Amino acid sequence: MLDIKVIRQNADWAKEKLATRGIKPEEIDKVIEIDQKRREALNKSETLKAKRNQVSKDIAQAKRNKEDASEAIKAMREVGGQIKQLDQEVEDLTEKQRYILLRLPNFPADSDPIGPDESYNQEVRKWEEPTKFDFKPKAHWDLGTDLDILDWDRAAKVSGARFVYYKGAGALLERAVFNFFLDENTKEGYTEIIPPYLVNDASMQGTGQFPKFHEDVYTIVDNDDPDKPRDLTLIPTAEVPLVNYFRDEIISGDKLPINVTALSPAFRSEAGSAGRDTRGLIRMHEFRKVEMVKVCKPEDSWNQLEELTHNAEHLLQKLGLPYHVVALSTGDASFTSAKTYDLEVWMPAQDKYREISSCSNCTDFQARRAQIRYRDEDGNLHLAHTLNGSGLAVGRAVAAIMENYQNEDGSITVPEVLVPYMNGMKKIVKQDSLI
RNA sequence: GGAGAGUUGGCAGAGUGGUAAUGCACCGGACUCGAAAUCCGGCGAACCAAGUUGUACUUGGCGCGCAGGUUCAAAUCCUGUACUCUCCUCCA
Repeated sequence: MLDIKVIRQNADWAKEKLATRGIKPEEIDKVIEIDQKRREALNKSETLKAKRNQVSKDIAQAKRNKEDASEAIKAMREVGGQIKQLDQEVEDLTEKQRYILLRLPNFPADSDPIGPDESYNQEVRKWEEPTKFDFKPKAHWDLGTDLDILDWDRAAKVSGARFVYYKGAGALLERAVFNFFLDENTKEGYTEIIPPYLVNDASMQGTGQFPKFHEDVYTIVDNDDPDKPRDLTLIPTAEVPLVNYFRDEIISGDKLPINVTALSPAFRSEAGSAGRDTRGLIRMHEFRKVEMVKVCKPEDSWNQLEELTHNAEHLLQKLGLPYHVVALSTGDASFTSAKTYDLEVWMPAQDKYREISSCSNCTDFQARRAQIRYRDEDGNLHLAHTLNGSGLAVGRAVAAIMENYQNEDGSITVPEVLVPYMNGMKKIVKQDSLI
C-alpha cells in the first residue's frame, strides 16, 4: 500500500510514476480529493469530541457535587448525534480511500525499464551460453514419460490437468533439488522455516495478494455452506507466510537484515492462462518452491536486492544451468514490487529462457500493509523494507535439469552437486513400471 | 465439536459507568570523587489531525484483544468475533 501522505505531497510525481504502471492520473486526483474531504470531516469530528470530553468532565464534577447537569446532558445528546454522523462520514471516506489505495501498485524504481509489458524488459547479464546438443533434445515431459519418472496421465485421472506424479528417481530428483536449495540458502545465512500452508485473509492482504488477486488462488470453503469461504487460503507462495511472520511486529533494529528461507508447495488456480504451457512442469496448479525473504532497513534494501539475486543465481551456477538475468519493465513487474529481477533458465526443447526465479524489492509497500516496523538506535520506529525471491522454483529446476542434462539415449545425467543428494545416483535411466 | 477461564503499557498487575491505581523496568535530576542505595520528577507504545515550524515540540483525537451496540459519558453494561490456556471428545 502506498503512503497517502507521499501521494498528497508529491501528487505530480506520483501520477508520473504510476502512469508507467498503467494507472490513470485521474485515480490519483480522486484519492487526493477523498483524502481532503476525509481530513475535513475528521477535524470537525475531533473538535466536537474535544468539546464532549470537556463537558463530560464537567458533568461528572457536577454530579459529584450533587448539582443538576440535565442542561449539559441535553446539549451533549445533540453533539453526540453530530459526532456519530461525522464519524460515519469519515469512515465512508476512509473506506473509499482504502479501496483505491489497496489497488494501487508500488512505485517503480527510477532504474526500472519503462514500458507496458515484458517486451520492454532488459537483459542485465547472462551466464554461460545455451546448452548445445548434437542431437535433437527432447522436451522434459517426454523425457519424464519415457523414463517413467513423471506420470501425467494418472495425475490427470486423480486430480486433473496441471498436476503430476513424480515417481522413483523422479521423486528422488525433486527431493534432491529442494534439499540442495535449502542447504545452500542456509549456508548463505538464511534461517530455514517450515511455515503454515494455509493462511488467513489478513495475511493475504499483508503481502498484497488480496484484495486484487482473489481469482488466482484457492480459498477453502465450508462444506456445509459452499458459498461461504472460510478465512483460509492455500498459499500461492511461501512469501505469504514468511513475510507475514513479521506482521504487526516491531523488530529490534540490530536484528536487521533478517533472512529466511522455506520450502513449500505453491497453489495457483492459473486463471487466465488456459492454453499456455499446457504440457510439462512449467505451469502447475501445485508445485514446490523454495522461497527466500529478507526484511531490512530502507537504506539497505537496494544492496539486499542485489544480494538476494546473487543468492538465487548461485544455485543455478552450481547446478550448471545456463541463465540470464532480466530487469522487469514497469508494466511487467509484480504489484508489490519496486524493482524485480527475473532469472530465466535455458530450456533447450523450447529453445528459450523461462522464468525460474523472481527477485523483488517491495520497499515499504508490504511493510505498510502488514505493519512491519523496526526500532532504530534512537528508539524511533520506521517501516522496514521487505524483499522476496525464489531460490528456486523446484519443478522448473527439475525440468531444466532434465532438458539440459539429457543424453542421446534418453537418460539424464545427474548434476554433480546433486549426486550426494541422490544417494550416489549419477544417471537416471528408465524405471520399472509400478503396475 | 462441547464446557470453562482469560486477553489492560516493555513486564507484572488493580480497576463493575465519571475518563486507566500501584510495583518493576526505563529516562532526567539531586546526593556522591564515582557508583550503588536513597530521594525528587517524568513516563503506555503506536496511530491520526491541526498548528508552530522545520523534523522536534504543542494541542486535540484515539487508545484496556478486535468489531459493533446502549449512554451525556464504557476498560467497566450488552451482542458478535479472534486468539491463548485448562478439561472432555476426536485424531496423524
